[in-house]
Amino acid sequence: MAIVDEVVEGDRATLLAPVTGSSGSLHDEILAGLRRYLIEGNLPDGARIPERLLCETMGVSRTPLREALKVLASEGLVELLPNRGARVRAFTENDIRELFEVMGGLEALAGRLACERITDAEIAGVEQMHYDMYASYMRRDLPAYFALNQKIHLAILAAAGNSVLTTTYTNFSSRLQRVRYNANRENHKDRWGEAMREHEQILDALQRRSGLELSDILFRHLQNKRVAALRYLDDHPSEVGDQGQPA
Amino acid sequence: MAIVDEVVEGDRATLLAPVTGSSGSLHDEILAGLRRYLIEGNLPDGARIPERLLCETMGVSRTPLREALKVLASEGLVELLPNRGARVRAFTENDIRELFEVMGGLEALAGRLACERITDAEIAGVEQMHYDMYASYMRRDLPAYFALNQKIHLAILAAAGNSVLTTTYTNFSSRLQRVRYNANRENHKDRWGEAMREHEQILDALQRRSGLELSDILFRHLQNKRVAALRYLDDHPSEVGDQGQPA
DNA sequence: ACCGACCAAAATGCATGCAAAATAGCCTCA
DNA sequence: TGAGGCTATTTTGCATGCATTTTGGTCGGT
Repeated sequence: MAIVDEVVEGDRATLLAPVTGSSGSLHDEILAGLRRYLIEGNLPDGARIPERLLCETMGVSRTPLREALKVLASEGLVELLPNRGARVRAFTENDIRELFEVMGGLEALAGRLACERITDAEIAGVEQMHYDMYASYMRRDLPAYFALNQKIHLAILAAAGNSVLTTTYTNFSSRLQRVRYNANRENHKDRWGEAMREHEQILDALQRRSGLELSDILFRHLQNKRVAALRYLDDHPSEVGDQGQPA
Repeated sequence: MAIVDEVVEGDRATLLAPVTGSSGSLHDEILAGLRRYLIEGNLPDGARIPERLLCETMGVSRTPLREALKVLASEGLVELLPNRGARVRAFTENDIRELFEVMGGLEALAGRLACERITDAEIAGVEQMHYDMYASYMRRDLPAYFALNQKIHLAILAAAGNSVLTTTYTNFSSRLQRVRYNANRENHKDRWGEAMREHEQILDALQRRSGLELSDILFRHLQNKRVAALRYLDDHPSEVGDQGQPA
């Protein structure tokens, strides 16, 4: 029942480490630690987060912890019920749709800006990653494929040269990460060939620096990911948690 | 020197009201009040925000106030220097460019989604606002023009049917509001005819429900606004505050 | 046995207190 | 006169304490 006992997947689960106190303010360390802990999906949707327990686990007092919770609430990772404490935010299907749509809009923007600013060397880098990713695809090496996939998207994001965009994108990406961890693995296989073809188009538009095209492809790419993710959630309704009221 | 004395424009300035205590948590009221106060541009860029003073002004203790400041920092409205308190965040020209770019991306997304979901009745509403706005343009009634302009953009945003998008857009819009308050007024006159023509295209694409076109027009519309705003800031460098270190 | 009221235990919201860091003022000295 | 260092004051960061609200459990009534 305690937070540290909720660890489910042994492998990726990282304990909610006590704050080191080595550097920076307590508030920042708590914020970063809690955020990482939540993003990694160590707590099921809707789980209560009692202050007292967290205080003991992290070895700090309630004041900085409460500050961190307010920030996490404003980031959309937890929700605060008045006089009733913090809960892990549970995303509905509609929330997930909205998040994917916004992520798609941000990727589209990144693609558009990247086409205006990317250097030939950076394009060459993306090409290299793309071919490596294709090789992973042919090898059916899903983990390598995922890693390169993410690197490509991040490279486009970086080439856009907009730190506000990067921050915002990362923020939304975090919210989806808990869903993605579960949805990506199995599900993507159905869509793998399709996704690979979309990435061919992404590279092509980027090479021609066609911002409008790249923008549109990236947006549709994300929408397809959304459909895949939601289909997975429908088939495996338990995995994201949401152990709401048991019948 | 005190915050309540920094009120500059008499007209739009709203005093930082003491918290009523009528409803909701102190934290939320403080957060909303401070945010509004900052958005309205009542404090110059870079101004220090001493906790003690704010506490006395709003009649609360430091704990909920500090919570609100952390949230405002995560929203990008203030910046917190370790052990040195909170300052009103000063936006560089690069920050403003990035904000306009992201806003443009979000508007483009809103346009795209709106084209998929908007009803005929909603389109009719936008048409009406558009013609009213055109009338304001012909009358050279700038305030009415601005009000309708904003209503149109908000109507498209609402028609997109994505609350995450709405929240995010509103957040960025807040950050720019301080800049916009100053930049819009005079500067827009140069661009007025051009902006009006862009709005003709916006309405046209919306009527044809051409998501790609609307998306592109809205993005360029925002980029043109950015150029105009930055040009204004170059000509009137003092108005946004930034009374950093006096030479 | 089920439902609601009542009471104890715990949790939240906020205020206050204390130590550490930063700032400002002052004095000394070149 | 101006620069540098020392001290007093202020300010921040965090911990703790208290009042209020919620929660869990028990008891009495139907």
